[in-house]
Amino acid sequence: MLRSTPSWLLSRTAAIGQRFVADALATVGARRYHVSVLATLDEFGPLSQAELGRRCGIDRSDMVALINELSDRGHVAREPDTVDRRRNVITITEAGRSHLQELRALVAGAQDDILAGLSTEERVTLVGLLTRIVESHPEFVAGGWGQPGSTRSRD
Amino acid sequence: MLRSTPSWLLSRTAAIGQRFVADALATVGARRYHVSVLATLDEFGPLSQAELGRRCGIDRSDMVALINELSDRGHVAREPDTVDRRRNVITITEAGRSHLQELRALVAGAQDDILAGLSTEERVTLVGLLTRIVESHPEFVAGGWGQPGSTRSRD
DNA sequence: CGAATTTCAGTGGAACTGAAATTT
DNA sequence: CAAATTTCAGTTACACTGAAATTC
Repeated sequence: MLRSTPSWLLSRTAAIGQRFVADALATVGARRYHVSVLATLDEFGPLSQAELGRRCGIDRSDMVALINELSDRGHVAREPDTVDRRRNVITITEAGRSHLQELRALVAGAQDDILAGLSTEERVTLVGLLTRIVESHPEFVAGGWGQPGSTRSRD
Repeated sequence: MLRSTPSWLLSRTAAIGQRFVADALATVGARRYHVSVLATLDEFGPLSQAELGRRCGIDRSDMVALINELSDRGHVAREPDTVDRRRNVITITEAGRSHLQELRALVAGAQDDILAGLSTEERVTLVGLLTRIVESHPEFVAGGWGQPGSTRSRD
């Protein structure tokens, strides 16, 4: 049966996962890209928009709108780079950092809902197997966390 | 790390899976919906477009275009239902049936590529765990095989 | 009448492309 | 000059909506 193929199961479970995560984040008006960008800034420090886009797998164009949102909310600061004046330097603010903590908790809670049917041991096994699949296909490892699936064909 | 969350891993592996399947099907000019529709007709016999849509999780509108394609290629026949003249009866043709065999083989081959890094035993374990996740969230079980993820929010 | 089916035209969100303006 | 960055306007693929025409 086609419905028991790994690819179908992965699509279904991924959809379930995205729904739980998106719903959890929506309770505070956030989306996955917000987590992606804030977590990357938190981990690597201030970055240009282009570099942020590369690390998160977010298009340069979409990054403009995303940083608009995040800076309107005071979660990041956008300032011209004094060294290379083509660039903006994006920095996470203190408010952004504490918001990120909240988002991380929401994401973690969603993981628990997704895997509600599995034991702790089984969850570890699952994560291990999925990690191996991802690692066995390095050609698909493009970007960061938000990584929307990049369904589009590469010509 | 966010990149090791189950939801992220599921998204990545699902994207990998969809890419392999889509690429394999593309070699013969087919898409996942084609497999879905042909397999459903093969399994359940002739159906109306609306019923096909329900079973495959494909929108009534998209089904029109899809049946146009499949009947242009001679893989299905679209005939008015003599009993209920609102309906079309969609029937898989002999050419459609043999085409479906080819598509099934392509899909199966793609599964093998996706799981290349796992042993036979591990593949069984993975399918079992994913199945349990899907079954533990019956609220997400909407449709058939092509099931594009239904990412849209339900209002 | 209401409800179901097929069909088409159009909407909406999201990823992506092209190009202009600026700077290196 | 070529190349990189930011920005905006527009495109594309795709799921979905609305409504008309027909039939039950």
